[in-house]
Amino acid sequence: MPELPEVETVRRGLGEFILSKKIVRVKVDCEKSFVGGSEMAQAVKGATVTDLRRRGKALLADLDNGTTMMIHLRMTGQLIWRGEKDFAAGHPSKNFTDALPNAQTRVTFEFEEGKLFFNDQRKFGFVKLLATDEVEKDSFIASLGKEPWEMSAEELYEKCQRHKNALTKAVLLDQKVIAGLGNIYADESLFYAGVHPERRAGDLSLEEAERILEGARQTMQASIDSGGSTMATYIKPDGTTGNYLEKFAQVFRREGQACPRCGAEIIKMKVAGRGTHICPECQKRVGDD
DNA sequence: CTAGGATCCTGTCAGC
DNA sequence: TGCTGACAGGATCCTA
Repeated sequence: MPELPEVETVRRGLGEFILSKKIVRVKVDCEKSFVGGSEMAQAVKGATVTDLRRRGKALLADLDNGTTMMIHLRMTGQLIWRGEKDFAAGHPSKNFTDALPNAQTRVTFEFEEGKLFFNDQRKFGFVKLLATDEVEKDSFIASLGKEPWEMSAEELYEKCQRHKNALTKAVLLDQKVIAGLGNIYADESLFYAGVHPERRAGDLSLEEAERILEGARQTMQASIDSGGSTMATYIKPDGTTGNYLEKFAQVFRREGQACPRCGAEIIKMKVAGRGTHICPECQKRVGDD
């Protein structure tokens, strides 16, 4: 679920609540959700959060004891703050407004000012404690490609050439190629660029790679920019949660609706094992058509 | 090395 | 209503 913009929104939103704040207690309800289990988790007790960083879809919480918690939300992870003010971000679900902890709470970080709940329906997400000076050596972090804003079109083009027989969508989802894209932004980037997800990556032109990269930057930046206010209004008095996909998604989960560019009907298909949304008119398999 | 499929886990929804 | 299979905003592991 949470892709780069959502994790960035978590990073920005959580700061005001936990930066410079001390973790007074940790409770692990699901052993596999904290690498090393409950025993390992006790190492963060008494530590203060000094910084919140992000690499790709990984959130990094630096502590003043020389360690860093890497938090990966994977498909269904959420970080929910409950204190004087509330904050929730990650996979949208009713957990945002439920009483916590609940059956999907995997780890609870207790601060004097409130509680931070790591909820995760499918248990794919995790918290991993690393030495701060060895974060870059972590296998996941070390293998990550560049952030979209730091990558050049030439670099993306070269990576596509290296994976010349792979489907373009699969290449965009590969975190080693480019960091942060997931199923939503891969679809949105391809729509922006007018590229069919099943094109072989090696067949893309440099200009197409450039448009895809531009699409990734544009759609993600728009999401980050709207994320703050969206998140703040997520928990409404009436208990409803806003669907922030509606705000900016052009094709994702819009099958059956009209393409905002040409009016053709958006369709859903399966590519690289993932649900994929395209405009069949704007995104042709063959370059010229 | 690459490419593609299975797999981890829980919950929801469409279709009998 | 109850069952069944498909599927889900991710990444890794296994196989060819």
